[in-house]
Amino acid sequence: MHKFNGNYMSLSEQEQIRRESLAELRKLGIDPYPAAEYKTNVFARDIIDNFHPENNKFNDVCLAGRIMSRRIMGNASFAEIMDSTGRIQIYVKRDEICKGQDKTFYNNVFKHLLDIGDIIGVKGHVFKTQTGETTVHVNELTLLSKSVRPLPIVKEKDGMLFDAVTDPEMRYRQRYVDLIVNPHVRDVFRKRTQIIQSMRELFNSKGYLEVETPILQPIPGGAAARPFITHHNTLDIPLYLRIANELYLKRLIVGGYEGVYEFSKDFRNEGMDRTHNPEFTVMEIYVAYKDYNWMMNFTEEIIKKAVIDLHGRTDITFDGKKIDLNPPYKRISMLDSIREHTGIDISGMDEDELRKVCTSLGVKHSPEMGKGKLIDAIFGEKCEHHYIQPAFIIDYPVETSPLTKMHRSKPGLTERFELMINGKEIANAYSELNDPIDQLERFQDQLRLSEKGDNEAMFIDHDFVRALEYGMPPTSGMGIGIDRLTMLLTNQPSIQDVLFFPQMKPLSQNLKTEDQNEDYIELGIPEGWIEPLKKLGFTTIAKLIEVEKPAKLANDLNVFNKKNKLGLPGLSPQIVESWLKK
RNA sequence: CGGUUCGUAGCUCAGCUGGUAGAGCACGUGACUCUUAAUCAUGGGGUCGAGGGUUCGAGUCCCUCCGAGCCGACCA
Repeated sequence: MHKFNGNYMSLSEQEQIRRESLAELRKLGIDPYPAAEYKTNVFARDIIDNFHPENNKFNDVCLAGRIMSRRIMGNASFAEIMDSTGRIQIYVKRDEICKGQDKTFYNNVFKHLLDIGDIIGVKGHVFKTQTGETTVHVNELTLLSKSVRPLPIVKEKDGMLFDAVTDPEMRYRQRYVDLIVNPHVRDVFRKRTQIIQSMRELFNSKGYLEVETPILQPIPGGAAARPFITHHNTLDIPLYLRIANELYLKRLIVGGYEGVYEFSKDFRNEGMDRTHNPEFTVMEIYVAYKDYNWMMNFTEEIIKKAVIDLHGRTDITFDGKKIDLNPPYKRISMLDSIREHTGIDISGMDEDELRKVCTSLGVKHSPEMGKGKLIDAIFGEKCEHHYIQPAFIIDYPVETSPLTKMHRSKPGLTERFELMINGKEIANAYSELNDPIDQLERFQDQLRLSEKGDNEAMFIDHDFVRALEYGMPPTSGMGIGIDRLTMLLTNQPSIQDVLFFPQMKPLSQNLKTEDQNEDYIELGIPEGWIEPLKKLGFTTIAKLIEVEKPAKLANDLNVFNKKNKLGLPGLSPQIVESWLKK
């Protein structure tokens, strides 16, 4: 009955059994992968939430989902199926799904040929069991998709998980498995989408326009970062994957829109850790006739709406820390912040003086760092991590803010803020620089930084300057890191937990040294014996020809043949010896 | 890129100072008509991440490589 062929050899026992079940089902005239639509009329969640035995509204339900557990007891069984909304128990009784004399469908199909992981549809009525569990009493069961690979088994009792899949390798590389067996993971991603929807709703209610701008850019602008580079064949030019969409969105403000926004994937060619992925999502929004003070209020509104839409409240817990996102948020200038946390007033200092401050504070610095980067380093090292509760850090040095309008009253500073929550930057915004002459000079300053060795300095975008020359209204723009906001609002410590498919190093294929089947055939070895040989450890010809006792090998192979019911003709020691001699 | 811990059955994990690999769940077979981490009986399943070295003998010790986590460096 057990049939094995070459392809089966590399499969585990359980996979082989499932493939046999698949064939058996077909033999019984059951299509394991039917094409027809399966019309359901309810979800598991609806039933669980709304079933009351006294007024049963669920006398004729039809739902579909994946079998997650089974408890078979003779002629009746319980199982759990899981649909997109959750799990529900089903009760399958032999004489209920096999109305006539033929009990094959229960005794063979349900009990033996179906497995955990299979996707089925059931029809029936809902009742409560003696132990009080809401259950679907099944009178018709349809196989919708056969699973031939065993799922990790996660059991649960009183909210405690047993054998939960926590291995990051499995969870991130095979996210589909993670989503099946870890329902809270599915929930995190649902929340991620809710956050985006919440923001989109707010922007649309204000009449702002959702737009799309190029991902492939000839000049990667709008941020200080190292880009990915690619090549366009027909144009024969390099193109960069965008590091930001800022300059394109501002062109659209020049073009006359009142407000534009985009949820955009950006790409930065940098390292990866628990808060960085090479591709990530940023929401950027630009609104005409506003300044950064207005944008601070608007940012508070965005965050507040998002957290209330998600949790119904503004206080959250992240990594064990209580954070309250109810506005207004603290506002403090960068220089005041540095004074507060270091006791040093750096206002008006030149590059040399700043360098000395860095040294005295133990903040690392290097010669190519300009004034702005030095101040940034002090803030990053000494201040940033203190802002657990939301706080706007405002008025950044001009050197690190080449796209930002000069401060209306504070010389050397710009009208820029970053929103810090849990010691991390969540949002970044400016009163946008709209003076084309100033903008060109700032770009040229960046070029000088670049020549000094700063490989993150911005490129000059002459077309963007030209756009500003036509005139851009006073505008405020803001960007929010969607991944980090999602981490914060869903209490996930790693960016990998809020990205469906975080970047992972590819696994190198075929690290195992294994010779080709043709090499074995050349030695006169029949094809059927190749897999058995490899299974026994002779994965290369070199290993094979070292064998000193051909008789023992012949015996081992014959035992393997019998054990696995391969049905190959027996081998004599002489035949095996003849392979080794070639 | 540096430090550190880890990689054993489909899954979760044991495996002490080197001596032919174990458990639970899952899987196979049998029993059982309201179970729920179902239960009872019984059986199968592993080139111990890959390659090399030391040894009579390596899952275990040493080296190299491949992946992953954490901590640092760089960055949003």
